[in-house]
Amino acid sequence: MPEIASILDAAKHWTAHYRRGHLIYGEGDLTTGIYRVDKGCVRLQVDSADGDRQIVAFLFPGDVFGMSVDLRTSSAEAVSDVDLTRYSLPSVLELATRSTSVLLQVMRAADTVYGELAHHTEQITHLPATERVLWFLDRLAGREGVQPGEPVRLPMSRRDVSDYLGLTPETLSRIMRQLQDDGHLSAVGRKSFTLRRPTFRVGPVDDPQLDPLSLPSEQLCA
Amino acid sequence: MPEIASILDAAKHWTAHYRRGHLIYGEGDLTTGIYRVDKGCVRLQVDSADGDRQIVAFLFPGDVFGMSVDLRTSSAEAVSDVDLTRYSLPSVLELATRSTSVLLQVMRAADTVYGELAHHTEQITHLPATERVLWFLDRLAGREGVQPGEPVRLPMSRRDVSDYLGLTPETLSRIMRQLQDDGHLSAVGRKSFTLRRPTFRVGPVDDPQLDPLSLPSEQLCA
DNA sequence: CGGCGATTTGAATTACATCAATCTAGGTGG
DNA sequence: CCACCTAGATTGATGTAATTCAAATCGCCG
Repeated sequence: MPEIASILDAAKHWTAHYRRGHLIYGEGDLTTGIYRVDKGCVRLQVDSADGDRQIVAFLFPGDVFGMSVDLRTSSAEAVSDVDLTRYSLPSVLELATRSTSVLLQVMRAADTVYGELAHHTEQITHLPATERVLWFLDRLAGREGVQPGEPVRLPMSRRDVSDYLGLTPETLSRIMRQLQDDGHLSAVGRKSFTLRRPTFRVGPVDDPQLDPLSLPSEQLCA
Repeated sequence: MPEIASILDAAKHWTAHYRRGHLIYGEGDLTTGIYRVDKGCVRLQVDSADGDRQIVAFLFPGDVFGMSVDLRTSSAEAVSDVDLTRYSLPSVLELATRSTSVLLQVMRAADTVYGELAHHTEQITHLPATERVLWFLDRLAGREGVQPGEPVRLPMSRRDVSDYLGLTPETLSRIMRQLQDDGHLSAVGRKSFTLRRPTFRVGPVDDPQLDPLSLPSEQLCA
């Protein structure tokens, strides 16, 4: 989302660098700024007491994240070495009260990540492992704007991917082997792959309308 | 979140009523307003092509939802007959550019739902079925401010609960029976239950000794 | 070149889903 | 008011996808 970035640049900001694996902020930390990825990859995650980890989002160049107000509701870590732009929260807020477009962009960004997480959750609870992996790779390829046949780079570890998809690394490994054997996928080293099939599949869309019986009633108040 | 509601009341608003099971808005609809629940229960969900449904949130009186900007990223439906207050989006936006507290509240609300979904996702991908159910019931009881021993009402159907927890209705049914047999839970009719053990524990996590099945005292975290 | 974490492979296990058959509640009409 | 009627809920039997445990292998970085 380059637009939001350029608009946000009117707020106080500076660059920040994090090395692979390092914490950008932790859940519960006080929020003092929001970020944009300039280079590299960032993961948003929730860690449970018993060591399990759920990655809720991967962020790439152009993505804005960290739009909390007081306390962070998830952690952010650097998947690779990353370059970030860090915007002062007070400055952004102040800007938003003067510019409707800034306000809109911030709200839009917040809603976008929510919608993406909602769909992510839907996918990993209802899709079998193979389709989850395909869905992930497909989306990654689509996001990078890769042409079919072109190799896509996976900046994150297998463990990251499995923690994103709700699978064990073992299962993920088996699935990827299977996908290669079936010709859906061909690996280029360990960190790149080529999707045989077209990016973004167009499944048959059903109509899950339930019961359109009566209409809601509304009345003006106050 | 009653505070946000009272502040939002400065924006143009109406009351709206929906009957059990009816659509409040659908994914992809144009956003024209945001809502607060006054009475009843609302579910936010995403439906997949093959008829599967993932409920991403249940909303109760006081909760504000629908903070999208252009297109809705999920659907909202009435779990029970509901009374809502509907705030005009343009009016809220206009208000936010004049009042920092409104802006803060809207952003805070958006971040809260995000954080909750992130944790919800974490729970349903890492917790076994029994603990998922316990987690849900416990949170529901906590939210309703029910004292231990007091019965809690489940406003939603079993199917709703199973679609929220990523289980089949059959599994949910078996789990709930098991919980009753084990004395963790006692049902009062089909729509109410009493939690034997303490509702809600936000206490600091002790040590890595976690085997919830061995002892009567469960560790349930939010 | 050696060491060690990350990944892959293999075998056994299991938790949950699926399929199919009741059962129950609560809404409807007689 | 009560007896149906039906969708939702429960129960049972069986299947299986994914996990778990364990071991071998890869590949990166010193």
